[in-house]
Amino acid sequence: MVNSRRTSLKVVAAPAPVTPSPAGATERIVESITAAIVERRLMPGTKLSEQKLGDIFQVSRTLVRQALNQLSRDRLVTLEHARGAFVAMPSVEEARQVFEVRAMLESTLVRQLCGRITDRQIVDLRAHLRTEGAAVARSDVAGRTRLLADFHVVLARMLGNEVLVQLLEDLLSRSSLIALMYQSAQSAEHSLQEHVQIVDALEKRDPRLAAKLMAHHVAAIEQNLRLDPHAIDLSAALQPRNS
Amino acid sequence: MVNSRRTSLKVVAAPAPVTPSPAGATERIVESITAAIVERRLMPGTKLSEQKLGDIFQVSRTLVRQALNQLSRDRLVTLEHARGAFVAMPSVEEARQVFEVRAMLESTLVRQLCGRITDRQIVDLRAHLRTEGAAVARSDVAGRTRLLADFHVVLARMLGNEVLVQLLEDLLSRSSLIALMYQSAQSAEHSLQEHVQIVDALEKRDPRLAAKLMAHHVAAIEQNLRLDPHAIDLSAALQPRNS
DNA sequence: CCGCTCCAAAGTGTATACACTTACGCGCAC
DNA sequence: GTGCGCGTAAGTGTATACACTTTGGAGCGG
Repeated sequence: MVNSRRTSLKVVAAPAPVTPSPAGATERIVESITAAIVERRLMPGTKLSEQKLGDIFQVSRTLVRQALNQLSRDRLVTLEHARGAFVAMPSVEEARQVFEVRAMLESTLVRQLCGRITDRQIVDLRAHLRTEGAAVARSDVAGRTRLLADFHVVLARMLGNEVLVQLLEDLLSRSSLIALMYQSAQSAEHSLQEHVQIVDALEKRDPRLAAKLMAHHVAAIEQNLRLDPHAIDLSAALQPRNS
Repeated sequence: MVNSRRTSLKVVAAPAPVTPSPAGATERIVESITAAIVERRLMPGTKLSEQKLGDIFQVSRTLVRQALNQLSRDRLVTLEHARGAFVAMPSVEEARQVFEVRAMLESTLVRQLCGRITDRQIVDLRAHLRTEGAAVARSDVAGRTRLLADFHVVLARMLGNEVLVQLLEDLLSRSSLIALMYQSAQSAEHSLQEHVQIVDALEKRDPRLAAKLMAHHVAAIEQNLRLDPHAIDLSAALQPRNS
């Protein structure tokens, strides 16, 4: 940050655009796999072979391993010693906990946001809701999944807290994976309606109502999953390991 | 390793205790460095040379790099491209955000805990407070720092939510680093008193009071730091990069 | 026919080698 | 004497090599 270089002139640093590709090679792999999981192109339990990924991304196993390590910390993949990396299969208990934390964080988030939100931000939220509605209307599954999750990130970003944003992004990625595993009737329209109600509460600057609605919204998402004890093993058993 | 090729017995899986060392080699390095940072044996801005760490831990750069990558995701170290890894120097803004998230999470935490906490857990908390008090009394700086942070983790664990526990552990590590950078008069006794008050509120099962006390407690920790704009550059400038 | 044992292929875990970037010091011009 | 430029050393970024674990199947015995 503090560029206290003592070169009086002579701009040494080449104006590299933004370290084009060699620097972000690992990050590119992480984002590709993350997107693939969130967009349901990779099923839970799928084995992620280092060599195959290396061939796909045209890099060596070294970078693939770095990427898998990062994904492991995001809890999107599970590393089994000397056996390999697999797309994670969150347990029912983990799913419950993720949504509990989300409810804690996000209800407080909107409560605090009521005191700081600007009219301009309300307008932006309305615009976002319209985008969500469009994706839902045209049955764009991948798009609406992303946008419905984005809504929550947008709220966090409006608090101006990057730490919170990144925390929430992690939780939302995990939520996507959980939804993928235990999904039943994912009523996107219902989620959208609740988003509208939340924005309404924000516009009215009603902290209690906004927090309550958000808590219910997160709970509703969780309730829509098939987290019944017997359904678990079934779902898990039907996703052994296909590559 | 022992080549137990011709095992006449049926012992299929060797009952290795807990994968003694080869498996957790990277993790061991991560925890060592984390402990070193939290215990103030590594100052912010210190360069972490891969070769030096490799020599110290008797492993190759490969494992050191894995460890540094993990630490980077925990925001405890900063990776600068082609320049190396350094103990992170959280900005004032980041510090503010970390404490804001902590306040959000932890006040809700104790509020919810009031409804579920058992008498036995109250007893355990009292015991923890006594341990904290002992460390404070004998001026055990490293010990009291760890125990004062542990208190918050213990509360999270009582909710039975591992996801929350790990989230909070990350935030507390970052808080330790922040405290190390911007520390002024670290009044451990004051923190201890507030911990006692929080446990009192929990014992009374008063959600509002507990949440309020926790919010104030986290705010108090933040207030005790020197986060004044002018002090920053001074503090940062005085920690250039020493190895 | 079913089971166990053992071996080979595949894949991961770690170390090492090589390419490239950065940083520092020496020399040279002014 | 001061400041710029270049060469060399140090260190990171990536790829490759090697050792060990796991796993599937062939062969053998019951």
